[in-house]
Parts: sequence; C-alpha cells; structure tokens
Amino acid sequence: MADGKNDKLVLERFLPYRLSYLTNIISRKLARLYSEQFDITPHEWKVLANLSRHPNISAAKTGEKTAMDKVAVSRAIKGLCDKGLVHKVFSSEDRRRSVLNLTKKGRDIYHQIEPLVTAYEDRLLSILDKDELVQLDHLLTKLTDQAKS
Amino acid sequence: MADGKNDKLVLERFLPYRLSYLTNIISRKLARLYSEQFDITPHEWKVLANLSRHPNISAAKTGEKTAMDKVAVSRAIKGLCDKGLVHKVFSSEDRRRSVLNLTKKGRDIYHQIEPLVTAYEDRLLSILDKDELVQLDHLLTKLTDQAKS
DNA sequence: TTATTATAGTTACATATGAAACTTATTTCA
DNA sequence: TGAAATAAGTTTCATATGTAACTATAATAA
Repeated sequence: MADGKNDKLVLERFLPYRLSYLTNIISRKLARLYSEQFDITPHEWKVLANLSRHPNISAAKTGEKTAMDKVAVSRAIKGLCDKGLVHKVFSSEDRRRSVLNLTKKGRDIYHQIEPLVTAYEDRLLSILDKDELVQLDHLLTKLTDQAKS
Repeated sequence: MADGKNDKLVLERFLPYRLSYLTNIISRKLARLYSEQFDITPHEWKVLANLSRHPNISAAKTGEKTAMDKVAVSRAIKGLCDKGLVHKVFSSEDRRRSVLNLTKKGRDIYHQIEPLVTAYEDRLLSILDKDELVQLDHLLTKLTDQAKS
C-alpha cells in the first residue's frame, strides 16, 4: 500500500469511539443527578425506576427489563434493600424467586429523582427538531439490531 | 398528576440507556476482535492506534487525542511497553514529558488488527444508506456538543 | 420415587477503573 | 536567586465489574 495514511484508523471519526465518548459523558452527568444527593448508584437507580413501572417482579425479570446481568441486579437490590428503598420477599409458589417492590421511602425517592432525570433527557433532546428526533430513534433502532446480530 | 403512568420513566425509550446499551454491545464485540488473539486491552488498542497515526507524542497528548484520562493512558502505555509494542523515552528538552513510538512489533500487530476493526465498523454501517450516514454523523455531533455543555 | 438437569439468586475471585496523593521536573515571579 | 505554583507521569486505594463457582429450589424423566 503506497499511502500509509489510508489504512490508519481515525479515532475521532470511528463510530464505536464516538458513541462511547457520547455515552460516557451522558452517563456521568446523569449519575451526578442522584449519586451524591441520594447516595444511589446508576445500577440501583435503574432497578428502582424499573420497579416503579413494574412492581412485584423478580430479580431475573428485572434483569431482562433493564438489560443488566444478574450479578449487577443482585447487588443493586441488596443496596436498595439495605437503604430501605426496596422490599424483598421470596415467592411462596417458587421459593427461589424473589418478589420485589418499592417501599414508601423508595417511592418517595423515585419521585424526587425522576423529574431530574427526565429533565436531563429533555435538555439533551431539546437541540433536535421533530425530524431529527425521528431520525435518531430510527438510527438507534437500526444500529442496535445490527450490533446484536 | 392524575395518571401515574405519565410520570414514570420508560427505560426502553430513555435515550441514555438506549445509547449505553448500543455502546456496550459494540464495545464488547470490538474488544473481542483483538483481546484474546492479541492479548491487548481496549485502552491499549486505542493508544496503539493513536500512536500509529500520531508518532512521537507524549502520554498527555495521547490522552487528549483519545479522550482517555491520564491514569488509563499511563497504564495502557505500561502494558504496551511490557509487551514490546511501544518504545518510550523521556524528552531531553523537558524530562517530564514522554516520547512514544510503536516498535516494529507494535506496527506489525497494528496492521493485523486495523483491518478487523474497520471491517467491523463497515459491517455495522452497512445497513445504513447514504442519507442515514449523514444523519448519523450530524446527530452524533449535535448530541455530543449538547452533552458537553 | 430418585437421579439428573435447570433455574434463581448469591458469593468469591480476579481485573478494571477513577480519584486523590505522590514524585520529579519545569515555570513563574517576588 | 529561591519559594510557590504548575505540569507530566506514576502509584495507591477504594470501588466497580464480570466470570465462574456455589447454594438452594424446582422441574424432568428414567
């Protein structure tokens, strides 16, 4: 190959790095919205939010819904239970399976954090017009499908 | 708010989570292209690729170019030096500053991995048409700017 | 039955990561 | 000059994460 430049990766244009750069910034800022103030980790917040929408589910189902692996879910639930935000019992029909629910305190904290988090998303998306929002949704769907295959 | 559903986060539609889900899949698959075969970590690969394009630079400059923090850069360089892929000296003008370069072995390995990695990106992007590629670039740029602000 | 396999969840271990402290070298400026 | 401040890199420490092993329960099937 005569021109070496053509076979060199340009990191600034490489999709995986552009994506992970963007994702890292967003994840960090998002976590800041609740981590210090409420002493909640990102995994814990994800599980908390999911339990608000889907009460009475098991740890395994929580993992499916949140795309987290079971160890991360287990740890998040332990943290949330220790802080008194989640109540865990084991199902009487199948004593392996947990049944999870927010406590009053968990719901309270969820309702304090949720507006901060959705406001952050709104602010991010506020620079896009309607067409761009549609394009973004479409591109993320397509790329995710392709990445999974 | 009368209807509780409206104030609940829907994780599957939440941009930060969609982005991090996509990014995680891609990062894992990307790393698999070189981690086992060549015993190189993602950070090491990033530094290696950057040094191929920008020889003779310092660790600090490497950090700027790759958006990695200096600890990660330091560790990646140590790993690459230990494996004989990178050569490090300290500048004679400023003896704090390192001067980094790929070794012959480093260049060889770079040239083996680079086509695997760009082929992976090509495959990801192959489902998008020209318009969509332009949209993707545009959206990533806009969102990254907004996320940084 | 009861032996085998599968599932839910936890724990242990090894590695990765980030923040802060540290070391050495350079620059600034009183 | 020579403190004080700054910069480059490294190390330390505490925490996060993922894989694999483990425990307990349930389902399957011989």
